[in-house]
Amino acid sequence: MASQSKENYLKALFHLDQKDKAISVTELGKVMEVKKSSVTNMVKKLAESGWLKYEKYQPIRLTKKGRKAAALIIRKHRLTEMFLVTKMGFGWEEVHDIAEQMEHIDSPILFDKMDELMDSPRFDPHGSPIPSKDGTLHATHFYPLDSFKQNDIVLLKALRHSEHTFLEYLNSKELKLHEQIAIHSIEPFDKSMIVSYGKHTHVVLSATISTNLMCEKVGDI
Amino acid sequence: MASQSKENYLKALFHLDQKDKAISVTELGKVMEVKKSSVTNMVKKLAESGWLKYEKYQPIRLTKKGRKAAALIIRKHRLTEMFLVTKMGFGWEEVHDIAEQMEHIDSPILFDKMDELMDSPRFDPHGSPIPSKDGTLHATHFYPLDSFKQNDIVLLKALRHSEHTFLEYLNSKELKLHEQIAIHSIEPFDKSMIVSYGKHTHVVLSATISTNLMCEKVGDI
DNA sequence: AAAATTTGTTAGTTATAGCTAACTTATTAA
DNA sequence: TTAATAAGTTAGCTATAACTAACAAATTTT
Ligand SMILES: [Mn+2]
Ligand SMILES: [Mn+2]
Ligand SMILES: [Mn+2]
Ligand SMILES: [Mn+2]
Repeated sequence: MASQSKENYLKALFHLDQKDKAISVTELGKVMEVKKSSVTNMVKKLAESGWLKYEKYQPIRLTKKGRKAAALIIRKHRLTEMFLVTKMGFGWEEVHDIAEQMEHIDSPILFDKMDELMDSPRFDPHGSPIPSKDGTLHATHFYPLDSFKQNDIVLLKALRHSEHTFLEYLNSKELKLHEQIAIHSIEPFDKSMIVSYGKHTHVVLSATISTNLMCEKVGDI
Repeated sequence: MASQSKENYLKALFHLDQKDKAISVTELGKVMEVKKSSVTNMVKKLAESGWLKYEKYQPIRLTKKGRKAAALIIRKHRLTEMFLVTKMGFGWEEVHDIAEQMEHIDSPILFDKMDELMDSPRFDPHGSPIPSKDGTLHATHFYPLDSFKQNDIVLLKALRHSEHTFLEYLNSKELKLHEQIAIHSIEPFDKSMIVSYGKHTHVVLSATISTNLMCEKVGDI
């Protein structure tokens, strides 16, 4: 495959691509934390190798080949995260930084073995879907908690992002994936919610939190 | 730590250092599979960072700091190999190439966790000692099978090298680590041996093989 | 429509890590 | 002890991947 840096660009491009709006040099530069000139340079090289299409001043478009390559890197990342949590006993807040490095390891047998030992998991520890071996990423249909109504009962299925501090916060609240959450009320002023889940009753969740909790409705109170 | 390339140089230097003769630019170049000029260049940089001492035309000498850093990389390599074999079900012939990449992963918690899950193993799957967390490498006292005599009974404790083809050969002979080997006779002409071990009786081992099987005497026939 | 701002490109620089070719120093053989 | 060979260094080149500074194109505001 490509270099570590190119692989990280492909991954970033894949994520921007999912947001189905045109991918700009500026945006890619922000995600990659490099200057725009560096992006222009790299994008030219990636285009030469057929990972994407690029014309001066035009949006960047991933090719089929580029999308598949990116999905397979993300597969390695997410399989690793799941392996670290389910087979090695790491917390979900510890695994991203390790996976960020492991995703560049070139060893089909390593990731095939992880997949086998876990019986082909479909989601990573943060609820993100794991692309299949052919590079297909199944779409999920989860919605942010703040899009549901009073008296809805939902399951927490995924997190919109998985920053360390956010995961630590959820740990402190003992809020885990697949937990059932009942929405008692929504404060109209600041959109904060009063919810119950597990052993916790009538907990307040700010809108900042609830907007990052991706859920699925399963019933009413 | 240093770059991946620098880490590989340190590892190579550590191995050459074990052979307690002066380390030359030429030799290091051979091990690293780079030209001598590339070595001179890199050695200058490593010296600047204090990993080794270097003066023009003089042998290269690792510093204490360099030796410790190298040992800790080797620790990561060998812990990984052992983890892959004992916890993931890989064969001892499959793990070196993966460990060669994993040894560069910067994550103390990952390797601490492996260590913990395996109860601090002292040897890797090929019988090489695993340096301790403080960078100490315990010396082993194993000798090649061809240095023992007729009627000696020995244990196979380590391999001198672990090339894929050699390991496959041992697999085909069902010869495993910690196996008890009885030496029935030694052919004076080519130093080949007739030995028994496990379910196998009176197997012929060429000198090429026996010189790479590191053993420890445990008795007589 | 002109001005201001944002977006994107180009040119030139740096660091890393390799290479070849030419040269120098050290060692070994004649 | 000279000549040949081996070992090691230097200078200059390449590729990757970042950077800054200057500029050009596109878009937005006035
Ligand atoms: Mn992650
Ligand atoms: Mn990465
Ligand atoms: Mn190894
Ligand atoms: Mn390595």
